[in-house]
Amino acid sequence: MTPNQKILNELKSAGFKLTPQRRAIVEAMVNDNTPATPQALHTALLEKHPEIGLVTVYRTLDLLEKLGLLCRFQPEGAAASFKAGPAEHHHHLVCRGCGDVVNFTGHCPVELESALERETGFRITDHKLEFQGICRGCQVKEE
Amino acid sequence: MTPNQKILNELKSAGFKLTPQRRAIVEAMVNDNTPATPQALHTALLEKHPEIGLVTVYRTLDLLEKLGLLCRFQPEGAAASFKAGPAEHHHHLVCRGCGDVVNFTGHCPVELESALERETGFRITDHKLEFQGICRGCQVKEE
DNA sequence: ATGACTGCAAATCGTTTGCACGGTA
DNA sequence: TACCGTGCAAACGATTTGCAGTCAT
Repeated sequence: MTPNQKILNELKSAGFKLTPQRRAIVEAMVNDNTPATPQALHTALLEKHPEIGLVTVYRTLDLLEKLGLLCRFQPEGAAASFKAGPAEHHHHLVCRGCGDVVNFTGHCPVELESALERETGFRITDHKLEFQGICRGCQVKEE
Repeated sequence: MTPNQKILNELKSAGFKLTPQRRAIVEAMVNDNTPATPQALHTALLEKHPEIGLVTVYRTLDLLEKLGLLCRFQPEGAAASFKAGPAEHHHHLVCRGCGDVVNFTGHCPVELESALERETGFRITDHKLEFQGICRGCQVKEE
């Protein structure tokens, strides 16, 4: 089963309808492993599916995210972007050059979390860890 | 010298004019150690300074931030908020109840940073670390 | 057939900008 | 007196919502 079909199955078994628009969006997301904004995705989709609306892209991406079928990356002061892949807990490594976002798992700051709970009285429920830098490809372009 | 005067001096020596609006905004920021949005700050200021414009609040906060005299906290999908205090590198502890943001310094994930550089080829330049939870005060209210 | 889904337009929210006036240095 | 700073209104970009028509099941 292709990842494409897998997502469509999850959609169907969660009780949602498989419309041509949803199929097209899922296909586009699976075929591109870099983060895409709703705008960019919509523009790309227009070539093959001229009748798809930007709002539908927003709604479908939100839906897929809620089902845990893709994950959202929200930069400060810019449009959110989405990337295919299961939404387990992870952290981000963001390239300032091309905007690509690499996920990595593990390395959670658990000891720091306990220390902070002791020092501040907070009950800590979650955390975010993000690194910014320049990916190998963009380092070459810089020179 | 009060913290209030200290900021005003920095403004003046950086070549900016000390207008009544800037004085009012600085005073309000210094007197409140919880993060405030431009909107909220503007509303609060209107009681004593009916002629101040929201745009001026935005511009003044931006200016103070650029001078490193206060720091901005940008939550996802919500208005930015500002808090008095010098803008040294730090991390955040955010209360989901009252929205307060506690800063803490140190504990930077430097080893993880080097490990990631080795594994991914990124040149890492910065990072963000943020914990979410419930502060002591809000835990009591919950019960 | 019926309710979910879609597309359009319009509304919303936070923030920024153009411009003419007013006040600080 | 020069500009810098202000206020207003309007523009802006991302996202959401109301609504009437359409389509998957």
